[in-house]
Amino acid sequence: MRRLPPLGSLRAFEAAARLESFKDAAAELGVTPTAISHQVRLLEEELGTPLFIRRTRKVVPTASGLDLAARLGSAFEVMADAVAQARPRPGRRLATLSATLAFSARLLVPRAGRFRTLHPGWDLRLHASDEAVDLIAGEADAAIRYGRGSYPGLVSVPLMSECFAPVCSPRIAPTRLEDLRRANLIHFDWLLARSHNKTPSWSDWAEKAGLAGFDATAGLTFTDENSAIEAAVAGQGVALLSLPLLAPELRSGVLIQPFGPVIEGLGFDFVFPEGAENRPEVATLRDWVLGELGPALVPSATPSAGET
Amino acid sequence: MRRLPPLGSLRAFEAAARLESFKDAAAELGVTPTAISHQVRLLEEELGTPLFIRRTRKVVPTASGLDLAARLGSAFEVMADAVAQARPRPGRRLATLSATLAFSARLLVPRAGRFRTLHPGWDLRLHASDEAVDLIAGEADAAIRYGRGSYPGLVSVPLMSECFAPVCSPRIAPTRLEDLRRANLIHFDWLLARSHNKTPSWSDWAEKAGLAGFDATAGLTFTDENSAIEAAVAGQGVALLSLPLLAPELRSGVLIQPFGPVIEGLGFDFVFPEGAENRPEVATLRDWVLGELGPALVPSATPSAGET
DNA sequence: GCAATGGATGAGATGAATTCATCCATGAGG
DNA sequence: CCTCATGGATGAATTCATCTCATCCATTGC
Repeated sequence: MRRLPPLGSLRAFEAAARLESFKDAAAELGVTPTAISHQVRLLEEELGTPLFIRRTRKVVPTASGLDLAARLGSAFEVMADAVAQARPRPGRRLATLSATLAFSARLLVPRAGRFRTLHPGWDLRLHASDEAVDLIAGEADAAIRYGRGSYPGLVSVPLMSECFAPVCSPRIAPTRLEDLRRANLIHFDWLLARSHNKTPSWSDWAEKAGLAGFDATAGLTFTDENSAIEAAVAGQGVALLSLPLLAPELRSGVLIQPFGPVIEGLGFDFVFPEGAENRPEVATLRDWVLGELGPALVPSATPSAGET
Repeated sequence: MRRLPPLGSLRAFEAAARLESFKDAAAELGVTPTAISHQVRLLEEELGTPLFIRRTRKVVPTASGLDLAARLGSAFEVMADAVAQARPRPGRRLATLSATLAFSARLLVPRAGRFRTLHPGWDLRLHASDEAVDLIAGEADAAIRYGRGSYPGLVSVPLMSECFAPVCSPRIAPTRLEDLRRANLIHFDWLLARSHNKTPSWSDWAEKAGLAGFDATAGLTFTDENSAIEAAVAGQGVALLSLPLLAPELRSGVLIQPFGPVIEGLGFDFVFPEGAENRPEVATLRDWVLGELGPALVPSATPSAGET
């Protein structure tokens, strides 16, 4: 548990240190200078160290005080921003969409600009987390889920199907299947991140590819999909990754899919609570997401080089 | 001025959201669950938006609540760290040294490890700021100042003299003085950062080098010395920079000094308040700084390549 | 169906934070 | 050199925000 001095004394101190004046700090906080003086003394006693050198007509922070004030200042800054964000802005509506970290970073963030033009007057909050939020409880208005497409209590609209294939930087591209035996493999620990859904591993893939005696264990392992992607782009090895999520990289050529086979995964669905179909938040998000990522709008899986 | 809800309600809310339970939050903060309930309600009214969906036996944050709680959580984290830092640790002593951003980053931080071995039991605080602190008031125990070496009320011990010369990445090294006419110049806006001391500019240098009709205005300008150094390392051009501060880069060869002349600057001094010579903080810092950076311990200015 | 759990609510108690009245030190102005 | 104005310190009094208490309610597990 966190041990903190009275918060009021921290705020009083921060203002006093920033303004180098109890009087001004008092004005800023709307109290009398006496209050600041008491609060600062309280904090100094609590911490057991002086925070100010008292000089006539002004007050100078000590080394510790200077440091503390700077850090507290940024903490209050963060708080003020957070609170301002949480406070509903009149005339603006907010829609919250939840998705996994990778999906959000890869497919939603790059399209967020379109949301603004599509729905002026609306603000978009992307809640990127690999833990599923409780849509029925209202933790978000809608979400993008990976799975079989049936979620109790939720309506799901299919978006795209997931598929996995080997990808790597063109700089290190193996040209034949056999080359893979000597390649560095990049593993993404799917299981951890996406709960119970089955994970396509390199051994699954080797089996499908008919590669006998393939050592599918060596290499780098990541628990964060974005890191695995970055490693692949950096030429650290060959990764077995989601093709839909890599559309931009495959299109620009920083990653290529040297050969098959492709493993079919489950699907991505746009989901929202039953009975919420007419809520404006849901309609707005649905509009945007289906318009941007609906079926056939994301390049499907076709090998970009090589045989088989 | 920052407008914030009562801080207590923010803390209560953050704990409740993190633990998804008013009861647990109450236990963490050492109050009754009722208190949390009241504080959260207060905050919700103040913000004008619900932060929790109340369900039986637990309480689930809304989308806004989730977001707010995460931000508040990190703000409290920062505060707790700051306070823990400010609280004097028994048996440990703290010495605070102030220096400019660039001096600190270039010459002090890399040598901070030695401080620990030299003075076990002491903690070092480096206060890096381009604004001079008030040593007499006690804002720091000692400082490193750039100037003529005489500071009223302070004792100064000369450390090294400053000098400036053209430096650049070996990849783009001009070999003759004349090449400089076509080179990209990197300017560092000394005046802004180091108060009233005179600034060695490219035109000062051109004059000393006897380059007539030299256009000393083109190029990149930085107000932060470290950025200027980074730009030079990145091969963005030729910079007129401090040689003592670039000792590591010059030694490793990522930067070279293609030719002279060298402009002599003022000096760096280790300074502390008069009468403080026997304070243990001052003695400790003096010991370290003079041992590491005393005269002749930093490579002096010698061209590393090329002619005059 | 009943007890246990966890939260909501309103009134009242408590004590932390603010103010008031006063004092002190310094520096500016005459 | 004296006086005044400024800004902070201090302790007692007071206010008001926060907490607790007593009670109630809804849900869930047995």
